[in-house]
This record gives sequence, C-alpha cells and structure tokens, in this order.
Amino acid sequence: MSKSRAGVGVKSKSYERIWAVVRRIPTGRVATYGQVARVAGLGGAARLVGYALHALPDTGKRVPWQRVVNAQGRISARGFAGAEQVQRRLLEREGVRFDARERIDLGRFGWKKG
DNA sequence: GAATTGACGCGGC
DNA sequence: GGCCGCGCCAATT
Repeated sequence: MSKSRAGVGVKSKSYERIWAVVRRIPTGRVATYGQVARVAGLGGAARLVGYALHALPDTGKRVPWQRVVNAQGRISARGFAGAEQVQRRLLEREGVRFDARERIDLGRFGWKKG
C-alpha cells in the first residue's frame, strides 16, 4: 500500500469507524480527537471526529461521546451550553478527575492501547 | 462544482 | 504559557 493515508479511498464509512473507536474507549478513560481519528484510520483528520460526533445520529448506538475530548484534555463546546457540564459530570461519575481549570490529566486518564 | 463550515492537532513564534 | 497558520475529511450551501 503506497498510500500512507488510510483515509484515501474510504467512503462514508468514516463515521461508523469513528463511532466504533469511541465505543472502544473503556470506562474511566478519555481519548483525544486526534487519537480517535488515528485509530479510526483517518490519520490526522481530527476535525472529522468532531464533525462525526456532532452529526451523531440517533441510531441508538449509545456512543460514549463524552469520553472524547480535545488534546488539551478539555471538553469541547457544541453550541449547547450546559452540555459541557453534563459531559464533565458523566466523566467524573466514571472516575475521571478534573482539575480547577476543567482539565483532565491525559497522562492518567488518557486512553492507551494497553 | 467551488467555497464555507465544523465538538481539532501540531508546529512555530 | 498563549496566539497564529496550515492540514485533514465530509457535509452543506
């Protein structure tokens, strides 16, 4: 495969891949958009992850989008104020700790392969 | 079909 | 530590 970018040749399957990866995130752990994009095979299309989650359909797949945060370990806004607070609360309920700046220690709660 | 937008990441200053 | 510019793919206008 000469193509370094796995995203080349892929179709609308990208969304399903993203959701599949997000669902793989274990409880009490969080993953960054870039990490999800990479594992999903989108390379560095971190924006796609955010866009896919934003367009998260009501398929009832129960995708734990709350475990997906940006590289700063922060919760991204989605135009709906309050939702961020809900997301933070969900993560705290899973054991994820936030600091005074609403940031998560990716070094501890960051999703790793092992 | 081109331009714009969209829940971002990283390198550089 | 923060701000700026570029890159990434897909959907919408």
